[in-house]
Amino acid sequence: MSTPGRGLHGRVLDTLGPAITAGEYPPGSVLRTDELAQEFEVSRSVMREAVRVLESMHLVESRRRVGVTVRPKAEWNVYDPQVIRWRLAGADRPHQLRSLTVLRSAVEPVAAGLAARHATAAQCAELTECALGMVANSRGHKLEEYLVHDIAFHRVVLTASGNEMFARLGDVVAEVLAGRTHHEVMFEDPDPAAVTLHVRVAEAVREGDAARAEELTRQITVGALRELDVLAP
Amino acid sequence: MSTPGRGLHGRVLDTLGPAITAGEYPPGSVLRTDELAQEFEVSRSVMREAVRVLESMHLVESRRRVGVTVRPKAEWNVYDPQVIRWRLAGADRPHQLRSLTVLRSAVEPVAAGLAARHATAAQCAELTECALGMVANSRGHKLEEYLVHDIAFHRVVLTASGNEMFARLGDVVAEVLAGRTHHEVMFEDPDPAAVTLHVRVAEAVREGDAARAEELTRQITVGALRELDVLAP
DNA sequence: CGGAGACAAAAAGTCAGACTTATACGTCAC
DNA sequence: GTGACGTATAAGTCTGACTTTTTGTCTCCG
Repeated sequence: MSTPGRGLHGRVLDTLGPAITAGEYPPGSVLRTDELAQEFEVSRSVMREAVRVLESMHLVESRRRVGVTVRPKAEWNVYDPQVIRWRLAGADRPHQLRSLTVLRSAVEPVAAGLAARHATAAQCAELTECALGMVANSRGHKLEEYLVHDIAFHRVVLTASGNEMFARLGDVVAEVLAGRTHHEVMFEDPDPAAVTLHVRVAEAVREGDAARAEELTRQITVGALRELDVLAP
Repeated sequence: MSTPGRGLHGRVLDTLGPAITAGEYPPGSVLRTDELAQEFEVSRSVMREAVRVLESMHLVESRRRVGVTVRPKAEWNVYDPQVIRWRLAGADRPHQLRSLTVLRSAVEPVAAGLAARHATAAQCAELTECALGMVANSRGHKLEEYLVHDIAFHRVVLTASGNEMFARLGDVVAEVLAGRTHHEVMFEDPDPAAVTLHVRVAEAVREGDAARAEELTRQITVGALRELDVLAP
């Protein structure tokens, strides 16, 4: 997924980013560019570029005569897909997963309601196709195939909402869904009720019934939250 | 607000960022690092750092033998506060303002519901204080004072929700509210009904009534959306 | 003893130039 | 037309020297 290691500075970020978000360097701790450059065996130019990127994510702050200080967690750009990926790969993965699921529960119902109003014919067709794909793979341990359609479904809903802010959450939702299937052990087939809900959302959107699309999607997200409560109490 | 021009590369970004987000360089257009460096009269090192930051925002993509190409709008990290600020300062400000308000309408009610469950005593007190401040400045063209309390109110709600993703939207909401007061000409005093709603939200949160807090906040955001429809049909 | 001002060190910031590497594109043979 | 090959191009990397800002400290005077 994404673009791992596009250049030397990217390689550095792939190590330094996760280390910071994992709390390996606690907030307030100070790094020196030169030392880091030596440590990673890259030139200062490369390390400076890496630091600039971390700075743009508000993970660190670079000040003269002081060094590169790690900012408190509350200031991080937690919507940056890269940051999200780093944190999901780290120790506070469960906490992060919960935060994102709550965000989903707020956004997706509204997005579905908007999708019911704004979706094009092509998007409606795609949505139906995704739902059918979910049904087709809902039994017999075909979790991977199911996941692909599940992700596609939610991505289409978010895109069809016509709101760019919602649309850009597609990657986040994909990450959450993938995480649920892969990390939290999910041996069993998906909940049949959830599958049915997806089919009905596709129907509601196709029929332009915003209120129903919203309510049904709310039920989906409520289910996701409940599932989280069961797994991580 | 924030940190304008923290270093030379920051100065470059303050010009280049708005230019790109404003569509001055249409998606697909190619920039050359060396030319830009000359144009801005900075060294290549500085320009490279600026490009790295733009790249981390997914505004551009840097490829060998090609140059720095502007990515399509749909791929931008639209949640990056810097990007939001740039876009709000540009031509598609109305469109951006609408997107953000819709996002608010999805997030804030849920956040208020959570706040009713999780808010500390101190946060409840702060919330009440903000609401009172809004009431006190709701008449007599004291728009600036009103705005300060309005922003603080919504920020406290988002923070008190206990969800870090919601909390980080405080800046966005602040930007939207400030924009409404400053840009969209707002000569008149705020809608008394809206003021009352804020007071009642504070009450509901204090009493731990999640459903009421959510519903009341929904009314606030619906009002914001309606207001937007009136101003920009 | 305490505060104001001067000094020095430290770390980031900036620049210039040389070199390396990947790759798009044109050319030529088949 | 298609394939292999060579070349020009622009980004990527490294190095070393220099500048600038900031902070801690030291001194000196009240």
